[in-house]
Amino acid sequence: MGRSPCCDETGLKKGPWTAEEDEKLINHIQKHGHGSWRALPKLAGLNRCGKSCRLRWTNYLRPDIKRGKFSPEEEQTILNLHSVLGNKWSTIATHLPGRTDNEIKNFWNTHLKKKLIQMGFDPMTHRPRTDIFSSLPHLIALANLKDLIEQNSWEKQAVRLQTEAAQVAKLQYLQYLLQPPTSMPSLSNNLSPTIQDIEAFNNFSTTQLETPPIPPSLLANNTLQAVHDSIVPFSHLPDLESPCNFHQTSSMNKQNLVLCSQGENSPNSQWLPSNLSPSPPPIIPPITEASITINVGDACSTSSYEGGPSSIWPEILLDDPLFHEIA
DNA sequence: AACCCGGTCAACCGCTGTGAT
DNA sequence: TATCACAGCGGTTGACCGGGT
Repeated sequence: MGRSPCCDETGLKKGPWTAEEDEKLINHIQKHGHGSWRALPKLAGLNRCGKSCRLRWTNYLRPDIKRGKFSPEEEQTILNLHSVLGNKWSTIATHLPGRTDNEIKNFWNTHLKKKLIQMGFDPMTHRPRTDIFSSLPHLIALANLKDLIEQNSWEKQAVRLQTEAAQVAKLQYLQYLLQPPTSMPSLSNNLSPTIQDIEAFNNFSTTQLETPPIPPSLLANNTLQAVHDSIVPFSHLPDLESPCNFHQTSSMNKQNLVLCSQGENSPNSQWLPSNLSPSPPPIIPPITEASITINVGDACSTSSYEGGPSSIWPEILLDDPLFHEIA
């Protein structure tokens, strides 16, 4: 049996506080401290419950409260802390002097959460949403791609697919930015995209086919492990010394896509949903062992290319822990 | 001018954790 | 150990406001 709420008592005022009530509360706390919140209203001459008084004081009247817009630094702090702590608003508030948990919670719900969702991130996990392809209208069109491929020319489809690939690459770029280090990260390691990242994302035109540059850290280690769960923009493949390795991209992790290439190092490579391909798509030139790749976490790739020996898959990929996790 | 709609945020509600008895 | 009182937390609500039609 729970206790009855303190505000159940009849006659106690609810709703917005008046200036007069604020003044009474401030005066009382400045003179006597808040003491027992339950006892405070009577002592202060307020017709409110203690809980309402405490909330009014801690969320609004406290002298050390900072009001006004959140700075980019505060915004970044909230993003970082939320990626680690989740909805622990009071804990997050302890890292933002002058900000209340209520204020941070409101800011999250009205700004940051929406921003992440619009970018295709799960606001709870801070990772790309696994249902991204059903949630983004422009990618819903992929569901009808098979019919379109049968009806239209390859050239038209190539344009469409490359556009989709550009969209995907954008998402992947941010996915890369989200990747935490394998060791337990410190908060300064940017568990979430930075404000600059978000701005860069927004500035990256959805129509251009060129993908963002590969981060130098990845270029320095062009192995599968190095690009694991990262972005390997297709347009950069020809520029790499060992492009084969980068064909083994795992960047479409868990999104049920198979990366197909028209030929080794081909800059005209395309993205295709694996569910369109019970066998290699007929409209695509024969896929060589060197150019085919299965994305880490792709749950259905094995059957997508039935008849294809699993040995064509890069050994390193099969050894990937994440692959085994899905398999 | 009137209405609608979405965003914002202060305030409330219900639950949990904790300390006292 | 069980119970109670209280503070605090997080989710939700609803009043208010500004922009659009």
